[in-house]
Amino acid sequence: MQISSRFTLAVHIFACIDTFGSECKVTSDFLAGSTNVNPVIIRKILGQLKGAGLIEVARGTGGTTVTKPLSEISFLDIYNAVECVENGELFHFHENPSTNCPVGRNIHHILDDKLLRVQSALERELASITLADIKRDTEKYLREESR
Amino acid sequence: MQISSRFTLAVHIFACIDTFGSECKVTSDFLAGSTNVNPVIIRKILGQLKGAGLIEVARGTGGTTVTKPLSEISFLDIYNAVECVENGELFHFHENPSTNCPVGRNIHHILDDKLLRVQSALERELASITLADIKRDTEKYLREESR
DNA sequence: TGCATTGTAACCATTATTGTTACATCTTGT
DNA sequence: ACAAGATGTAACAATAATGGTTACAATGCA
Repeated sequence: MQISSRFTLAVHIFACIDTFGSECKVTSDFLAGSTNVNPVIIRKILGQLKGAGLIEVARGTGGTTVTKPLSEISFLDIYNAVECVENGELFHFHENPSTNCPVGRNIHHILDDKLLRVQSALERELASITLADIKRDTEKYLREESR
Repeated sequence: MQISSRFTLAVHIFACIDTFGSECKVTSDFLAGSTNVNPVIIRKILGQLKGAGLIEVARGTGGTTVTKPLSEISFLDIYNAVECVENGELFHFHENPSTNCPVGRNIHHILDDKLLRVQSALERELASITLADIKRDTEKYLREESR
């Protein structure tokens, strides 16, 4: 199954904070307008990003700020913040392979290291992309637009 | 969200066919016993693997056989056969980013190449593992067991 | 013809996602 | 003090995917 749109939403949110944060207050309503997603969904994601220490959200007054240099926030940080994959395991293993069958009682030994290799490849690539890349490309496309 | 257990089930199925196929007929009931999963679920997966040309299933008489050398069936082949990720896209993008917002109307340009990089990393690693690896390790663990 | 098996349809329960309304709580400005 | 604008969160609903189950027609062999 697909990775939740919470991930692309979170990156979109960071792009907005970086692009508009200096001009205006980036509230959940503002972000709901840009993403076309319900403000409560946005606030839940903001809560998860805040929980991971990536942003700060101003109660009462409103508005969102990033807590670290953009080059220090990777896609993996965001993925981990919003994804909630159970136990951090990408693959869902069938629960109770038979212990009476030689294959059934060894299938975890056989498979686990290979599943981990795949998951690590995914995470390694996620870790190699940062919000600095997003900032650079966002500015590039906005410049192209205004020509 | 996690990748469906159809994937680990499919690998388990191949391990059974390879291990027991020469001794006995590998039916959906047999596989249901080894995996501890309902035979109808097994038959659905067998249907997907058959549709991908990876196995043949004997109607009426029963039993399953692999159609290619194990080294020519990769995890990616199996993943593609059973996964049914919509449009083959790993990431679910939020559907209607606002075209009124500069970020909203460019977010796809900004993100799509990076999401593709991540998806490709996953698929590359899946492609690097084949059923020959599974056969080798299955035999290894069964040998260790019988000592 | 009888039997074991596959292929499939038709349900159901459970879970995750996304959307929505509602409201308590917080902060600042007046 | 209080009104206004935000956030945080609970509660509920709609939709979709997963995995399970029963049932049964169709198949191929003994």
